[in-house]
Amino acid sequence: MSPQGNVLRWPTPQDPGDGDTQRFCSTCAFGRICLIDGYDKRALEDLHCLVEHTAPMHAGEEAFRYGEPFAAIYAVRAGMVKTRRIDEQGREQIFGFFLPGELIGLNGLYSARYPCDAVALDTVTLCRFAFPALSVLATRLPGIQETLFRLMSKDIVNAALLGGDFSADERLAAFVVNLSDRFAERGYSALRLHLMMPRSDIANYLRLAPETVSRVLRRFQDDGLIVVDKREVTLTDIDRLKHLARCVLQQ
Amino acid sequence: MSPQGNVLRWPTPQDPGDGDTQRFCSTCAFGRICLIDGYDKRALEDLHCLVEHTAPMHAGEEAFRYGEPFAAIYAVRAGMVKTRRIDEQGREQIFGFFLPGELIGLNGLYSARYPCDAVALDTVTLCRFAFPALSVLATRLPGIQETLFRLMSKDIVNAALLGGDFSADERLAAFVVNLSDRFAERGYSALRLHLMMPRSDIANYLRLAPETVSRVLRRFQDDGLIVVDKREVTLTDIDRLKHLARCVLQQ
DNA sequence: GCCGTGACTTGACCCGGATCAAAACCCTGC
DNA sequence: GCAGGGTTTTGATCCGGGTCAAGTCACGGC
Repeated sequence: MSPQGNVLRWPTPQDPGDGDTQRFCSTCAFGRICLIDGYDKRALEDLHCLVEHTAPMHAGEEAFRYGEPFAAIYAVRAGMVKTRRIDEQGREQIFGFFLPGELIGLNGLYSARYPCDAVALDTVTLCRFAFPALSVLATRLPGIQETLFRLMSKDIVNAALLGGDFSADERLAAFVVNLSDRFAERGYSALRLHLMMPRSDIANYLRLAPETVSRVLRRFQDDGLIVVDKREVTLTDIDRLKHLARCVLQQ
Repeated sequence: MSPQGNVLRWPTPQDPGDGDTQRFCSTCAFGRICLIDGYDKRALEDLHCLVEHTAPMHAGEEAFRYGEPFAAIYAVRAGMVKTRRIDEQGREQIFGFFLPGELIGLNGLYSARYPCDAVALDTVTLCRFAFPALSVLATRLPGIQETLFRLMSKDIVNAALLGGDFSADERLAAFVVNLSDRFAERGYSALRLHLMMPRSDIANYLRLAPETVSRVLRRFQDDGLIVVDKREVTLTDIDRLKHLARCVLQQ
């Protein structure tokens, strides 16, 4: 929503301020919660006790797997994560890519099992929130409950968006614009994106063939919308891109 | 999940029992909540005060509209409701169809505005749960909180399903099987479905052309999977249908 | 340097489902 | 009954994007 990041330069460690935690948490989906003050001190302590920083995971490692009992939700702390499901025929279906500060695992609540794998795309660290405990806490801190409600609601809306029948151009434009917005919110450049994932993952996520992604990116470049260099994408005409994406992002 | 309805014959008013409300609520997504006993009496009363039965709506009328401030969620009490969004180019996009006992409006939480219209497909009555009040109550009754969490989580998973790239056959089989299951859970026949909505709505929901829906239904009939009579569909080979739908429903 | 491997691109061709057009059907009102 | 509107079906044609196959490129190992 807010295009230009208000908290710049994270995660580059400069601007010492209140220390790393403080700076990270202010860009996290849960930030409002973890940093909140003016609340019941006791409950707040409980929340900070409840958060567990996981050891770094390497590319390809999984935070949780399809079918595992749902026990916690995670906030990405560093790196990028994809969620996916591999059906019994071995076909992969990618549900989403997650940047630092975004939450994964909420969809496991329903069936009490994770309905997807969460796979690190590079070196990733996570914050783990054990769930029964978090939900108990949510009854004491209405702010947590509301945050959880809002985040889940957001996921419903987002999931519905990719379901629409859009052209390859619209999908790819929306993908790029959406990533740009999310990078910007986190203080990265809104115009130079580094795509951590292979083309095949982008294609799978957008329900296209990898060849189509390749071709559309090339055409976008020929039309002056972007410049592609390997996995580095520079947006050179973000207005036209947004116009292309408007149906998908419907905002 | 439970295929054969345990609470049969509703909404046909027979089997007097504890009265209409009791019988309806036992099939509602919120039923566990509204009927729960052994809980804090005071809070339970609050919930029942909070529920408001709306006047019947006729086909085409809207419970809420895109962009309206989010104020309540609704459980369908009778009839069928569709949710949809009409984009600025006037194209309709249908998000879902909702049977008695199912909840609509949860996706409005995120942006504090409804992101879709909720339209009655026939004569519809609803239970209205004012939201700020419900959320306050959820902090007092953990069961309500959990129910809300689970329902939202379910919506996330469901929304993701239709996003996959499936063939027209898979989509339609999944649509029919899913409807059959949901009808059965509510005590209707699992094998004779009445489709309340026009073909064009089914097509739109499944991201197909109406002509394709028509053709696939006809082919299903020729193959002995179903018998179609106007909007009445009889499933004659539910096993084969479920096999066709297995990728989409992934269960 | 050279090879091997995997990611990406490019071209040729094909197919599922969209689109267009027309007919059949089915209500509802008169 | 008939006329007129909407819904559904059916057929003919078209096209976006998938599939197949062959390159090209980048990078790591030796």
